[in-house]
Amino acid sequence: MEKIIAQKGTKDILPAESYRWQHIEARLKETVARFGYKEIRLPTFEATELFRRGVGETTDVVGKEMYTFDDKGGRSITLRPEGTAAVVRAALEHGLLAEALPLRAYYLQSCFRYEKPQSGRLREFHQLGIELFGAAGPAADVQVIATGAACLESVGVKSVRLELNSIGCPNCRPKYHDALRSYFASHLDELCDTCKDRLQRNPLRILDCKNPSCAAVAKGAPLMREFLCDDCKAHHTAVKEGLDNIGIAYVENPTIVRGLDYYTRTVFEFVHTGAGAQGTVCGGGRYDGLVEELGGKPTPGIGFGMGIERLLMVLEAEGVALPPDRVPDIYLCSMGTQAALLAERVAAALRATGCWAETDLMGRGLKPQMKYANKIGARYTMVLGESEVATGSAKLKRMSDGEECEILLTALQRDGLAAAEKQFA
RNA sequence: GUGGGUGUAGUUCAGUUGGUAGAGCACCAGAUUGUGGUUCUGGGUGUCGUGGGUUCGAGCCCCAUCACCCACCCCA
Repeated sequence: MEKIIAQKGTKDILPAESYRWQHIEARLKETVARFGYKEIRLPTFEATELFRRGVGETTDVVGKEMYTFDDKGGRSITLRPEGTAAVVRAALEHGLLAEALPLRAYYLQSCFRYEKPQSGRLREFHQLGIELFGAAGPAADVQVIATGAACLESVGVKSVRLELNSIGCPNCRPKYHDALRSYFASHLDELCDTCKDRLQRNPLRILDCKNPSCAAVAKGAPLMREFLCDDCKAHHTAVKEGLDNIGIAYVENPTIVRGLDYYTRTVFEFVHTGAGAQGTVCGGGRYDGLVEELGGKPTPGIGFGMGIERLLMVLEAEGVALPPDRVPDIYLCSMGTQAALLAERVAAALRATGCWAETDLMGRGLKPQMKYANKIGARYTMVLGESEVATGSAKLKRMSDGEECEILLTALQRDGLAAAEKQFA
């Protein structure tokens, strides 16, 4: 029979490595909780229309990267390519924006994009996202960015740089885009082919093209900050002052462009400064027009998405030590049928006290059982045979140093390992 | 969608000018049948990605195809 393998761009998280995920997920959850975020759990698929309207028809994500299909009822369904649009949908559907604001919600979920996989880019990837609704002022931007920084710090990430930009609002951005287009149009023959395409679709992207010729042209290009309206300018300044106020370092990067249409004003990325081409571990920004676009009353919003796979890559690259995986508390070796039954009774009692207790299920001899116990890292072992069945007492062995002590099985079953551990002190 | 790279054991890899395949690690069994780590002995667990072609003979040469990796685009 031919083997079936995992689908392109998907990844198995195996038993030996899942604790790494559990660890960083736990840290991220407790961090966002300190900022007031509660978890929101939403469906994996939504009406395609939600993303067309929310994310934007012209974006790459909607244009060519969505997992879209018709279900048996003829509905157009899409696996979520990002988290924000669905949070807005749910908030409107359940009237959450009519409650006391701000509303804060976080999610930890997989998203799906039909892309060609490479390092740090999968078709199914996992992200932590937070969304804050109702606060229009710069303090909200600062706090959301601070939440991202705290998340990264909580898992031990060091070498990331916060990059900040303002892409303006519907009042001032079009003027800038026009200025940019006309500038680059006047240098058309100096641009690479990719940038000639970008000129219409996304002229901002030309600003950080790696092609030397494009880069030279880009140096003389107008910058967004010269075109920001007074309100956007004041907002941007206040965000920077707010970051200074709480000691969060940033660099301004006028080339940051978020690929989703809903962003306004503040956009930011936490970029890893080490290996790997996909350096953005966290990206987000303000989206003041999104709620209205999805049928709600005008409500400001801001949030970010943090890629868990990329976070793990960064931790790997930095050599951050994660706490070790759990090991069994005790392995009960047994010899013979009666002893095996006794081992199961003892193990059951120990588990009831909270221990991780293991017994032999492979029918191994004593020595292989000991080897196995050692291999899985059991802290204690105990050998049960005919004499232990007869006496009701056995030797408990501490694997780290081989020390042994005699213990009554009834006491062990009643008090668990805690009682036995005292005898080693 | 564009470009580059790689496919041999569970895994990391070696394999000469073409002669039906090897090592380390891992795994299993054992070293006088009641005690792990170290050591020793034994065990290959394989459709050489797949399908064709050339050849007396292909892991190796040719063609096709698939998969994976990496980069661009874009994004988390």
